[in-house]
Amino acid sequence: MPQLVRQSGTAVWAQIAIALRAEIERGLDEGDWLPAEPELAARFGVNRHTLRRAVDELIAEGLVERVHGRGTRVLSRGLIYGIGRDTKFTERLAASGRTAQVTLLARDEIVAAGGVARRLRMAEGTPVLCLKTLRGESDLPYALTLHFMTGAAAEAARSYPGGSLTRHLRAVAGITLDRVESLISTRLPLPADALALRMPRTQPVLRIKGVNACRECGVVQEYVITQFRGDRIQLSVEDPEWATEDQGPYMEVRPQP
Amino acid sequence: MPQLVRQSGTAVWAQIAIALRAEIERGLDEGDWLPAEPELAARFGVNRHTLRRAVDELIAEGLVERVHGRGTRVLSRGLIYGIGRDTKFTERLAASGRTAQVTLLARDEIVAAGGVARRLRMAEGTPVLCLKTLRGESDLPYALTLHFMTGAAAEAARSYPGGSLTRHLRAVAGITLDRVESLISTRLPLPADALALRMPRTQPVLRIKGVNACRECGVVQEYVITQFRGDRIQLSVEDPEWATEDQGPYMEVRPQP
DNA sequence: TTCATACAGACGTCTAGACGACTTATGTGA
DNA sequence: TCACATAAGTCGTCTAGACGTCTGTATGAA
Repeated sequence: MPQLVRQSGTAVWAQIAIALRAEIERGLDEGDWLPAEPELAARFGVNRHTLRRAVDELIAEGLVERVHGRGTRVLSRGLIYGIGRDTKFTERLAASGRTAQVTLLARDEIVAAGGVARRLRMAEGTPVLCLKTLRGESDLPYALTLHFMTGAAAEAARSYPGGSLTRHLRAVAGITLDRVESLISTRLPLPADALALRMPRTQPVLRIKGVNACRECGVVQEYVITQFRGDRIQLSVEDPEWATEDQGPYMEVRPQP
Repeated sequence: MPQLVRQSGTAVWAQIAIALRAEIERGLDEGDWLPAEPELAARFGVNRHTLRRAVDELIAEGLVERVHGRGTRVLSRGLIYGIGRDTKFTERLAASGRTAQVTLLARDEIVAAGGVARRLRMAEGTPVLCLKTLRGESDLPYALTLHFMTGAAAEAARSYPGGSLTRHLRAVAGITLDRVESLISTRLPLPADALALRMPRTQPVLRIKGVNACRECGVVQEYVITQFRGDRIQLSVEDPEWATEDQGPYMEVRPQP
């Protein structure tokens, strides 16, 4: 691998970032480790600090992540998540040959207020069950979800031990939830959420607020707020099939003179 | 201002970031300049590099921004934590009594490749028209869009001068485009895009890739990549009506013991 | 075999100094 | 008065070195 030919006008770290990005996209797979910082610094003929500045950039793009004491690892290119009627996260992933884990982080009884009450079509002060779950695959968290549940769904969720929530609700109460409405926004995560998702605080999350109704009785029984890691998830509306790989800085257009 | 009392277990830069954040929130207004880096470094009794690392953190939070040659400035709070307006796409603005401006930034002929060719259902190498537009309201940009067009839409867009693209296409070619598919993701903006949107690089954008087909003939004629300022926009799927104000750190749940 | 320890290697942080690039204010000359 | 050159101040980048913290592995003792 040749040394970098420095161009004036562009910071060295920026040139190294470009070189590294190309190298990663060409030759490295998800999960691969980059060479160690001292080695890369030597290869590019720069100080380790300068190299770190370049890697900082790739981290900011969500391309790689640093793991203290181990190294720098190439991240997954991401997952396409379709927004539609169907709310089955685990089964959807399984269908695409991936194994999803759902971990129950917290279960709590609260009273509905503001947005929660409105979305669940109930009076403020009504008690609702609140679950907090973490979804991911093979130890890589994708999403952090807050579930506000009422009615039969809440009853059934009181015994939910983790794993597929869809399956549990079906098994225990014989109900299925369908997505009625979704609202999508983005933001930087709260520190605690970034920690749970094991992502840098500087990477945005996609936040989907969804209202789910019971298919059998038609009553709204769940309001979910899901935060997806922005660097691992894309949301597809309508037709998930066509969603493909393309990522990275999108095509640039030269302005007309 | 007292020197920092260093606590072991927390990086010095993190402690300085906390101190600075408190100081800014207590005593500084939007637009105020922070003391210069050497001065702050001296005040906290650390090297300038360490101080910069702390300021990097505040920048990542969107609290301040650095201006080369001038200093570090406190950003507008409203801009960062401002309430996103529910707006599906631009035309909805007019419906709600607001005036949206569309500025044509660039027009270019390119050849379709990769994702563009696939979304437009055409062979790679086929020429397409590419427009870059900036949408906003009264000088506040909120979306940057790249349009890849073909067929009659492209023909009509060659004379597009800015303003409502929908109206232009209808007037010139008598066609209307309908959204067929959407793919939503989030990311931090490219520097150039952040500049165009006049937002900090550290605030995420919502990126929507959309495929539009001609209503009259049913043929896909446009592929758009729109980047919305994440702090000004929420996307609604299905039922926009229920989208409301609630924002801010979403409800926190205390973990069960 | 099992467990605890030591060690090497990786990233994390901090310091120190130098110089470049950009902005603004100042002062000088026409 | 105006235009321009200059200087000072600010952030931006790069180098160099040191040491801390964390992880995985190898080693040795029980």
